[in-house]
Amino acid sequence: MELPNHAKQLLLQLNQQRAKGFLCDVIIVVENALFRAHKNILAASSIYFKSLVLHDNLINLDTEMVNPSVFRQVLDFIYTGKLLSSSDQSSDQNFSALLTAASYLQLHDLAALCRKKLKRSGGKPLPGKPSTPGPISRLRLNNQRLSSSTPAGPNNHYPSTPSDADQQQPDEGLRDKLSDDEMFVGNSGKNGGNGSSNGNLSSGASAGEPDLGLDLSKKSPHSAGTATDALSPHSNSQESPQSASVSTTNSASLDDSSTTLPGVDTCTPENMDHSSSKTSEEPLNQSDGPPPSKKTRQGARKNEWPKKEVSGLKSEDHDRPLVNGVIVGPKDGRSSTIGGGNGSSFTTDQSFQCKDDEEVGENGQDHSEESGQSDGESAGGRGGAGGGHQSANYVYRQEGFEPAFGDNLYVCIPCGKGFPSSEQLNAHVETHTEDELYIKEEGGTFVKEEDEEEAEDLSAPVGPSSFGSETRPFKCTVCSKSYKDPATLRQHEKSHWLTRPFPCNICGKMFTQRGTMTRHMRSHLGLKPFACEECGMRFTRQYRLTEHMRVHSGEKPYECQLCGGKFTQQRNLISHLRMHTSPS
DNA sequence: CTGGGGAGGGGGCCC
DNA sequence: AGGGCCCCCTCCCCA
Repeated sequence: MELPNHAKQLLLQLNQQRAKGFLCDVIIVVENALFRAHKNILAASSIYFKSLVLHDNLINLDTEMVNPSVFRQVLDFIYTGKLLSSSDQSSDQNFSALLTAASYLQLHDLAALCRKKLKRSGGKPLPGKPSTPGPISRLRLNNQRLSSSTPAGPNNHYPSTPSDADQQQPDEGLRDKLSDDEMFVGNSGKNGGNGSSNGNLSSGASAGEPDLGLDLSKKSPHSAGTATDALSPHSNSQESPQSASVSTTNSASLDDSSTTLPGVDTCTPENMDHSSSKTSEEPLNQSDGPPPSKKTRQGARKNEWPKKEVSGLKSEDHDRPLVNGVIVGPKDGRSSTIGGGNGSSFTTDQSFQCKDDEEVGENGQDHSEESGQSDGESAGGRGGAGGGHQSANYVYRQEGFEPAFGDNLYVCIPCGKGFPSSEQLNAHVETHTEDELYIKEEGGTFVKEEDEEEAEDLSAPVGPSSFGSETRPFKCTVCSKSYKDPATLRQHEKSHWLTRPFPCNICGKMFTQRGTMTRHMRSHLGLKPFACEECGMRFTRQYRLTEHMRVHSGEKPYECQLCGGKFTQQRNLISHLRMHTSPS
């Protein structure tokens, strides 16, 4: 006995869930677009995905191999078995890109389909072994690689008669009934799914697995802290009020389960297509993970996750043009609102910042101070398709926002020169050497980052020359801090760089240390691997848990020497001491 | 309403 | 890479 439509219905449901972001437990980052999906589905379609989703909730795909528009088709294919072509003027190019992506992702059925299509239409299938997403296939197979600004276009019209023996149509009449822009993959059953038939399940694609993605679900001393675990409401969160709203939000913001990141080229017709029904002002709700449900008084606390979701990634931020984590201004310096209506979607003139309490005005003006934590992101910028690859040092300043720059809105931060156009700025940028990325301490035109100064002021037990050079022989040439080993010195020196080397793939925030960025990513994904055994509260960091445990133990190790007050957390003692010392 | 304390969260940075 | 500690911000509760 067998339900004839069972598989079909199931897939339909899953695809609908994907569209709504419901139960999606993985985010795939392609260039600057986000796609939500279900790990199980991905894992079932490709061993490559299987290996990726095993440990990661955030998958970063190689942009050399796949771009957002192609991946959208890929994902549609995975969930429907249908290939919705979207280009008629360049179908070969589209299929070529699809083939590259399918090969890279080890979606063998899709790759075969594309190959056939290309063969049939006279196009050249791309060379290389499709199932080897390693360095070999990482060659620039698709030198016509679709940029996000040249997406697959409108409908493609196929004769759609792939009639290979291995492509058994479940419904032989179906092919004739295909709409012009759809292709069906034929094997409905035999192989049971993509990629599983080639017998290369053995090594789990580890060989060719690119170094992508982050394992953000590291270590949980008390619980497995698996991705799913962390992404789903934990056991104590019956009251988790966000659960429903989260999926609602997802539904709104991810109608096609993808979300545009700040740097995406939003000017593409396709993006517009997909954005038309998208409430892009809705922030990407990364928090389909559990809102921090808190017990007792914590339970009454306002849930901060939704507010701080994506760590300050505001809705506007998604639409910010961003190149390498940098906002890049348009040539004409004007804001551009793309996408239909209300200025809601893809307004690219808002400031992009990760600060929690930033104030972004109605018109996108950022009233917060310029020198935020992240150099690049704190600067206002606008519009444009993110042309060029400027480093984080070179930021377009928003009109009327930094009047000191006058008409030269494109400003090179290291030297402070303004330029009237991005081209001129870019040309100028080339003249800077990497060494100059170091902040000149002495009276340079560039102002040191505020938080760096703070950090150094406040956290400077390791102050300059506070240690003997014999124990700390490695001295920073910029600030004279010294370190025990060169690696630490190198690490420290990065804090002087203007270009922070580790950008967050989701919000673009830049970090000086990979670990900080990884930790930051956890907050995007709601990963809280550290669980309290007493109350079940979960934390992103071990240290937080340690602190928290004092709540249960009643331990208050921090004592005020002035009044004898005791505190569970040192920071609260410090705060308390300020109360003693402050005049009021 | 306000100030102080408790506590969650994020980033910087050193080890 | 991860741990740990520092900092800050913020929210909530309560007196």
